[in-house]
Amino acid sequence: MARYPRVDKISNGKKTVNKGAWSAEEDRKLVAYIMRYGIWNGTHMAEPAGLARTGKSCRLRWMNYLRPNIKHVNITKEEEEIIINLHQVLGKRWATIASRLPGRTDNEIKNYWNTHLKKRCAQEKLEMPIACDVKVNSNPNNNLTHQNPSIAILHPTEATNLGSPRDIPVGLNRWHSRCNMMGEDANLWEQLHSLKDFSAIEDLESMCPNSGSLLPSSECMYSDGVYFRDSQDDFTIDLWGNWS
DNA sequence: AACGCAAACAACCGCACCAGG
DNA sequence: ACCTGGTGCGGTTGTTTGCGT
Repeated sequence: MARYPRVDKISNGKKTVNKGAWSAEEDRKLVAYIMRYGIWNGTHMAEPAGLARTGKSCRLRWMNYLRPNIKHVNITKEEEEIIINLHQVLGKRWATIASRLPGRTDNEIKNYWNTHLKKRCAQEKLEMPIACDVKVNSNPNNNLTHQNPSIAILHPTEATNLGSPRDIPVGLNRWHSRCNMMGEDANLWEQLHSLKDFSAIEDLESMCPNSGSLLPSSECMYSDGVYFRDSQDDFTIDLWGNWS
């Protein structure tokens, strides 16, 4: 969507920088410069490229629009599904989501989410019953497994319920210590990533296109502990990793 | 035809992180 | 250990377009 360029004076009055929409001429200059010299220094590329822009603006324009392999076509249904599924698992980590969609940028996905998908998903979520997000794959007869349970995400569309560290039924002793170390607001996904026995990461690729439930029979409740049920047994663990 | 409003989206802004000095 | 500059990321803004009245 076109925007008219505008020119802002920098505070000392000596230099002016263009803001707003990029003209075709500016695009041409930027592309020509990058093709010739590469992006060796994003901050200082504007001046040698002959552009009255900030380096940051140049970088953004390049990354979001001019870069080769950027798709300038509408997001497909398949891509939309992937975005929805990944958003439910990753949250607003647009750059990570974009990395799984070749030719799409974080900015594009963010905009698409905010304008097309946010309302729709909010509505669908209201209609969806609260269900279990994670499953402890443990054998109650195996003490080692008890101490170090591994987890698998059941269904991507439900993973957003993993809102707080209190919701995580995994290796709770370790979890507890990690929370102390990283702070309560530490990002869930990074923490899950950091758990060596978190087994769901590798499944992400396969489960995103077809968000099927892996283990539909299990359940859990969140309070000061977590209750699990699988095909073989019921058990609970509290926030300090005590099993019963 | 004119107006108002919402949607769409490019671009900007501020903050956090990281690497090098 | 601290400082500084560069980069990346997510949130927000500003402008155009499209549609309904």
